[in-house]
Amino acid sequence: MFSFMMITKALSDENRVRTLLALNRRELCVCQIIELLELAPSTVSKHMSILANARLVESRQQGRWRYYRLAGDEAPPEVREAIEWTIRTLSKTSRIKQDAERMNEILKIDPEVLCKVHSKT
Amino acid sequence: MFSFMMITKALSDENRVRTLLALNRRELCVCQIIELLELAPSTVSKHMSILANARLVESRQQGRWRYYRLAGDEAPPEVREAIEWTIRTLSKTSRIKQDAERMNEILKIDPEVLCKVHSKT
DNA sequence: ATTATATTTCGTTAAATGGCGAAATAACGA
DNA sequence: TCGTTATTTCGCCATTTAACGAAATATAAT
Repeated sequence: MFSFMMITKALSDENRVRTLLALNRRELCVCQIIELLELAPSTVSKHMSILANARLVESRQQGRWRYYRLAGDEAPPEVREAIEWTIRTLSKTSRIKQDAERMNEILKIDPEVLCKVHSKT
Repeated sequence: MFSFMMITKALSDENRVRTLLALNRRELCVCQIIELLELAPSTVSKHMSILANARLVESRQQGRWRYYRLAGDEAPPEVREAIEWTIRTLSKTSRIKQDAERMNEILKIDPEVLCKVHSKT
């Protein structure tokens, strides 16, 4: 029950759900997620830790960057099922398609450049 | 996206999730749900309207009583999938089994009696 | 070593949420 | 009709949550 509630609470925020969809089929570094959501780095970091505590995402650190990805097949079934339900339900919606287009633009930018922008403002 | 968020917000409260599980395979009248959750009638009513707005439950009025049930097959697929995921994930958990036992006792009580208890206290 | 950079942690604030009781509403029974 | 009863609506309070900026931490580059 506890872990189920962690999942539903994690999914009850729109920005976190958008992030999950953005992670569909690819890893993203935190600064790319910041750019997508247009939120403060500290806010995005909090969101990512909520998703990670629910086990919906995993991460790896590479140098100064941390990359997040969706939980893999080794995750508990309720987690996998939640991810699949979320993607199945939302991937065709206009909001998520918009995000996907914007993410295509973001992916063209060198992450190095992207990060610097955030620290300046 | 909006209706998806309605569902995840509805599922992000433990009392609402317990209610969904209690509704598995049977209708319940509001006073029976009040008895299960041990919350004020007004609180339970609010919870039920959140579940109903998310389309996770439907209701019918019979005399002074309102009966709630899980959404049927005519509900949108994301709703059915959410319900199935929830039941599949939680029906074996100790909390929900406890609730099921308690519900067996509650079902033995005449709803007439049950309701009066709530108005008195 | 020192500086720059990426992310997280902490403290604060505003808004949302869950709880209650009182009052309103709706339906039954005398 | 009038009172009783089941549920909902409303207003209030306490708690939680999402947001931010500042400070802390960790890593890379000079």
